[in-house]
Amino acid sequence: MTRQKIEIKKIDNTAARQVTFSKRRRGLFKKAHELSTLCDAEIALLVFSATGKLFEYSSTSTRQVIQRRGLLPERIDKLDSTPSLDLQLESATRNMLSKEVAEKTRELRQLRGEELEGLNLEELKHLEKLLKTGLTRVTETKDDRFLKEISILKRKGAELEEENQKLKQVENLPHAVQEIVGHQGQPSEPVALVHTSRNPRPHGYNNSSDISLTLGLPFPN
Amino acid sequence: MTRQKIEIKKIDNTAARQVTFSKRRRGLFKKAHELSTLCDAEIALLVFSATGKLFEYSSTSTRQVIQRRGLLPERIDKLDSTPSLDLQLESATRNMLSKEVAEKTRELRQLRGEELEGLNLEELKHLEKLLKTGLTRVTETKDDRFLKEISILKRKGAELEEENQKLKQVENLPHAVQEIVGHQGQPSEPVALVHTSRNPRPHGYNNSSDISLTLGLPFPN
DNA sequence: AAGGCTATTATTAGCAT
DNA sequence: GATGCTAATAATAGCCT
Repeated sequence: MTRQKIEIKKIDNTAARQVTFSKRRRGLFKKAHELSTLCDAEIALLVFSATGKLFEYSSTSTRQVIQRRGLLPERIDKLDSTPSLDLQLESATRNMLSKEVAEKTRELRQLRGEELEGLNLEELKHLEKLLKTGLTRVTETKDDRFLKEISILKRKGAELEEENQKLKQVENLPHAVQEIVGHQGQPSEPVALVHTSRNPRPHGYNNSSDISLTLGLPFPN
Repeated sequence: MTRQKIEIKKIDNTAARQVTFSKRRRGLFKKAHELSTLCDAEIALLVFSATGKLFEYSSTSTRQVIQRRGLLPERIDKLDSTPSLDLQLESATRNMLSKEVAEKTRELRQLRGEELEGLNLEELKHLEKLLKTGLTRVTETKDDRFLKEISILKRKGAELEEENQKLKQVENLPHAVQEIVGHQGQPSEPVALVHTSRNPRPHGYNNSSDISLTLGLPFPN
């Protein structure tokens, strides 16, 4: 990466390796932080040095505070029986993830209006605002869906209306109608089946309200 | 880092954010891998996208094998190199926790009115109801706090009023007052400083509105 | 070990595809 | 959504303090 390009393999010189570890670790943490901030991602990053020392970064705001204070969880003590770096790493990872889950669970509960005791007035106001924004968006999305359903139904209604009109025209050719009906319908009162003049309806009548009545729950389940 | 320097804060444009996430994530993983190789460190890196999807890197040999195979939790087959039961357990645990974080992240986003595309109408209605309930509760809690603040201030106001009354009585002992003021205030017009009779206010006047004016933000910061 | 200084290499933002 | 390009910024190897 600079003065000279280096090969990516274990650095032999111990001192140089230590320096590189320190420098690159900082770079890595910085990059992690930038990604987290820029893209709203959550990041947990655990680094064990070759000597077994743990450095960790986590994007979660509350955890960052904890980290800054230097109070990491229960320090994974390497004193006893060094349970293999793999296990330590896993353990630390699990620790972070557990915290993450706990925190998100609390957030979810608070958004549901539970567990509000710990919040101060400012935080309550913020929460309220979040909820209002969310509610507005959800309601809008929901209403959009409804409108979409309605317009689909209206279109279908219009098509049916059109078809109806055509059928009415056929009505003006009694012979043809009789022929068709005679072939498939009940033989008696053949014309009445198609004859709609007993329920006269003005042409161009707005059919939307009739069709909207069928809205209710457009989904099978 | 290029064409133009950018500020490290959440990228507004969704598409641009997605592209940056993809690119920088790769960069971050590469850096993690390099650090791990160069300095013989063990690294676990978990990245949750804003939508809750998990990307992970781990320098650990056993996990790398698992990752490469794409078979994370169950069926870490013991045919080859059995990575110890402990590790298997940890790996499975972590996998569960990751899923949990991902899911909760999605829930949180939906409560904020984002990522609603995948929901059907029923689910949207449910979400809306949840939000309404939560909002009601939060607003009530918040208002309770306000009322509590107000009553505290009213009480304090009443106490002050009472004290004021006592001071007015002292006013009737001009000698005493002159002594006090003469010691610490401006020597001229000594009595006027305490004398409130120019602004006569009926006793028992409801003082709540005056005091409420001081409400605003009851907190120092 | 920790930090500063460059010359150099690596990464990447903004576009285009 | 991913990939390729390129100008421009960021990271850092090697050296010094």
